Amino acid sequence: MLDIKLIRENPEYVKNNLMKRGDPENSKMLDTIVAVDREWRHKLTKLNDLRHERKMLTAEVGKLKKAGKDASSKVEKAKALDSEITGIQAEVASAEEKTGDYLMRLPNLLHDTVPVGNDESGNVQVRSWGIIPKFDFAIKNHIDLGLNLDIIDIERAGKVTGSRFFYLKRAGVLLDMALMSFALEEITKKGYLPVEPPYLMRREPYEGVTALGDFEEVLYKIESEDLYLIATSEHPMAAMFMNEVLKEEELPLKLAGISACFRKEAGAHGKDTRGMFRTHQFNKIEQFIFCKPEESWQLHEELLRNAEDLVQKLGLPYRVVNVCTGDIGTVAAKKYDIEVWMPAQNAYREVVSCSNCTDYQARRLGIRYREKEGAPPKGFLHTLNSTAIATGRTIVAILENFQQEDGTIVVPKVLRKYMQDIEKINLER
RNA sequence: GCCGGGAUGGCAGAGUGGAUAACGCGCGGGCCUUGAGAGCCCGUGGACCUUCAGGUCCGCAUGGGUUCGAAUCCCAUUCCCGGCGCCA
Repeated sequence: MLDIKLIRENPEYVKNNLMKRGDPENSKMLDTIVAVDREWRHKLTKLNDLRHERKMLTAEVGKLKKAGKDASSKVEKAKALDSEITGIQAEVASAEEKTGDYLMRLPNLLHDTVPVGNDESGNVQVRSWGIIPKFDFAIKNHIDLGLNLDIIDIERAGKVTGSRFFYLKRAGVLLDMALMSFALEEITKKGYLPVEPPYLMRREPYEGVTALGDFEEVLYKIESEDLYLIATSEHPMAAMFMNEVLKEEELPLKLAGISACFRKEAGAHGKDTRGMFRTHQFNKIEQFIFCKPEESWQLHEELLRNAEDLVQKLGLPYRVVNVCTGDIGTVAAKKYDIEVWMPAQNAYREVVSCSNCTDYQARRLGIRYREKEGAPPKGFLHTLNSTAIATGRTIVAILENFQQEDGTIVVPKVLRKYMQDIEKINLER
């Protein structure tokens, strides 16, 4: 959510920034907000005047009654004033609701370094790492590899849950858990606090962390309960401190979330329909930071470096892209993606997403900070999040990049200690 | 799930229908001091109008209701504590 005061004082600045996202709706909403806000302030002043009048009247009634005198004419006046107040109060409330509603729909302001572009093709490569593997045999995709090794069962998942789910088996399970353990250990070594959050959230906190469109597009709703399955542990971690004031000395607060993630992916029909690349459920270790505004851009780079470090240790070739204005999410001010080379697709594909959400989530959630105990709140925090490792896509990358001619998979050295020292995944293991 | 008790500012905690939410701690500023502390004084939730001073409203878990007037009375909801029940 943007600061209404900023919009009031500098609407052109806000508008120019929003225009970079390429959606004309934003500009229309902004105009509406400015107009309704002006009306709201006008009516609020009127309302306050009327309330003041009633207050005076009420005080007189009190005095008269105490003195045992007749107050009926004043009481009548107060009653009449009351109905006038009720009327204007409703107008104020509806104006308030309208601005609040539009304010919740406006996306975050973009950082100056975000490249302008319409879609994915406008993303700008920042750097690349590793060597794209050359195979002197006919390579298989992760689905064939996984089926042949009996570590993935997609067909039976289809029977039980429908498309875009999978059963992991045998070494597939070990690999999944090894990735989680590896990422958690590496990230906690860097001072991130492990957190296992609830997998369900109520709507109100959920509205604080995500775009409203996500409720229809990506979130699974529990029937007849005010609960949604989390799409990432970012969400319950961000909402954890809703309506709280953190102390400056505990910042930056760095968390490592561990959870399964659930996504409907409505609107993704036809994209990556087979296999484990785009699924309704996967496991993820997520980095999350609450910090002071002045340190968030530096920490954004730290999150990216942490994520790159993990991918490098796994030995997967990748590139980093600066996601452009047309492709960046609603809540992010700037976002890097790490895209790992997927041999069977002959393309780099996203496995990590690293965002600085500035004060956008914190303002929606009411998360502020104070300099010390007893001091008044200083302002809203900044929040940042980044994948450490999402197992589904990383498993795809490992299977395809480290496949051998005989269909076996060489396990990355750093994972072996977490999976019974298996060096190679074959039909025996 | 049932019965009972509770929710007030950063914290502790009064107020049980009639203007300003008491006192304290903490925090900020000032006086004093070589400096710090102590002591003393002022301030310390949010919004709006005006901006020089200032003015007004809202705020006692959340949402309704009763009343000329609600932190205070009534109803619903949420969460916390205790007891009972159920249970991986």
